[in-house]
Amino acid sequence: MSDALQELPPPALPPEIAALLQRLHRLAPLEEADVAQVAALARQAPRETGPRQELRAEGIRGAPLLLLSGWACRIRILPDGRRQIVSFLLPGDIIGRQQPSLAELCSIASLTRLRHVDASPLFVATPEGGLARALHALALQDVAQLRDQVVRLGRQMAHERLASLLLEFEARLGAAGLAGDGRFAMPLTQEVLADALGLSVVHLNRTLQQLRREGLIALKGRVVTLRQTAALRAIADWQPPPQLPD
Amino acid sequence: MSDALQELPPPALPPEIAALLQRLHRLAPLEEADVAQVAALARQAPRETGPRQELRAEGIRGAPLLLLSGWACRIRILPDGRRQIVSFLLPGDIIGRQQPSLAELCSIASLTRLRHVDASPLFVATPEGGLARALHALALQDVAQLRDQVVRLGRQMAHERLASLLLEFEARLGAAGLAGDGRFAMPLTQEVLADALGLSVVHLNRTLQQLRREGLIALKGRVVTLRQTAALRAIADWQPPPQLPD
DNA sequence: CGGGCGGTTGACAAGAATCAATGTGAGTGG
DNA sequence: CCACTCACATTGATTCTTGTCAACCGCCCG
Repeated sequence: MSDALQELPPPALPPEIAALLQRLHRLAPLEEADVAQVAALARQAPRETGPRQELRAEGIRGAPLLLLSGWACRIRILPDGRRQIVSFLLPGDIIGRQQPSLAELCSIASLTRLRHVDASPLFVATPEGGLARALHALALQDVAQLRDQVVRLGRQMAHERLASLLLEFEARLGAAGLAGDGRFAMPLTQEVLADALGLSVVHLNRTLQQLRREGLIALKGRVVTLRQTAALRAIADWQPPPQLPD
Repeated sequence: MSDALQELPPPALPPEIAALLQRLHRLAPLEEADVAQVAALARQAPRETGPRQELRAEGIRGAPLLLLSGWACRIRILPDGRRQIVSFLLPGDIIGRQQPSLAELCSIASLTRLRHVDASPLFVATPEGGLARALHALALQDVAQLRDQVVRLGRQMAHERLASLLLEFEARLGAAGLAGDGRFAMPLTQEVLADALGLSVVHLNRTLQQLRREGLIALKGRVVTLRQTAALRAIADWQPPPQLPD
């Protein structure tokens, strides 16, 4: 990949940046200047972080990052070792957009190897542009996902929680161009899933098997296939986040 | 209350607005123009809403409101009737600041009689002022509270959840000038508390009694007294949100 | 080959839900 | 003033979902 090619926004953009552009454009129409601002991220050499690293300790702020590949999470650990994964950070997501006001009890940890670039160029002084609106909509999606997580943990059974989370993964990865037709790679151990869903590993394992036995999902290696999306949605009372068409 | 007096921001401000000013000022220093902008809210005649009303149906947007008195909540109801209260809205909070992008599965409902004014004057075109920073910090607090809720529901026992929520109430009401010394009014039925904590009413009742029996809290009428704040904090792994001093 | 991690399984315990009944207190109408 | 009602709180008995403990398997990798 030569630098010369990447000077031109539309052609020869790395797929991750192109997917981000698509996604932002669907949230709020971007103008040319906005597109250029996003495309400029492609000029950065991606940085890498190994798996199981703490990206942000509790209450530490840093520059926002655009996650190009790999999965991360916000996690909180109780004094006796219980762990709760609060939210997942997937490729195409922006990490640490909103700096923790002062002390934030959650830390951010990588679950796999990550590739990321500095996202702060997106946030420089665009009071009312399409980009600002799109980034704001992105933040609202994050909050909506948090609310879904609350409902899952508060009032749903184990199999409903799992179905709901898998549907969320499929939708989010689909928006980033990493899932289609109900299939996606999920590089998580069952322990991580359990910590996200508020279940024990053992029970999560049995719940996974239940969904498989019922033909609702399939699981080969780390690839998930949602076999009956409609049934899963009914179980989880989940619906995809609305988007502008095309 | 004559209108003439309320023209002057600093003196004769209704206590609710004064408390909001205090709270915002602690989040980010306000300048005179900011103070005036907030104080202008006092010129509105408060509107009222009865208890158990739906303020915002799912996915409907409206003007942001400043809640002067009364309690409300964001709630999601599953098809089979299970209900989860996602977050509480307390006096001094701003409701519906971030309009739901399109469809929002949560609706907002009043739990008591409410008094509120239109808060949209706060959001007019202040790109980089102290008020904008303070309002942003307020939004971050909301998200932090959502994360706490996730941890409660995902990884804490019933008595830990309850302790955590009561501590949050005390802190938030304290910031609004409605709690001091661990005492505050909590106009909620046990059913509402149960729906917030992901518990059954029966179990919540027993959990309340457990905390009372252990001398950690007291409950007379609808007034809660936190008798051993330190112990409660240890149980709930809860700590107050950091603020600028004074 | 050994070791460890992740996944799977069974037996059992425990937290929490459900069902059902009773208590209590504030209104309300006769 | 007193039954009556209604909403809310409380209690006991029982069921069920989920957690815990422990063992075992399969597999990758040094």
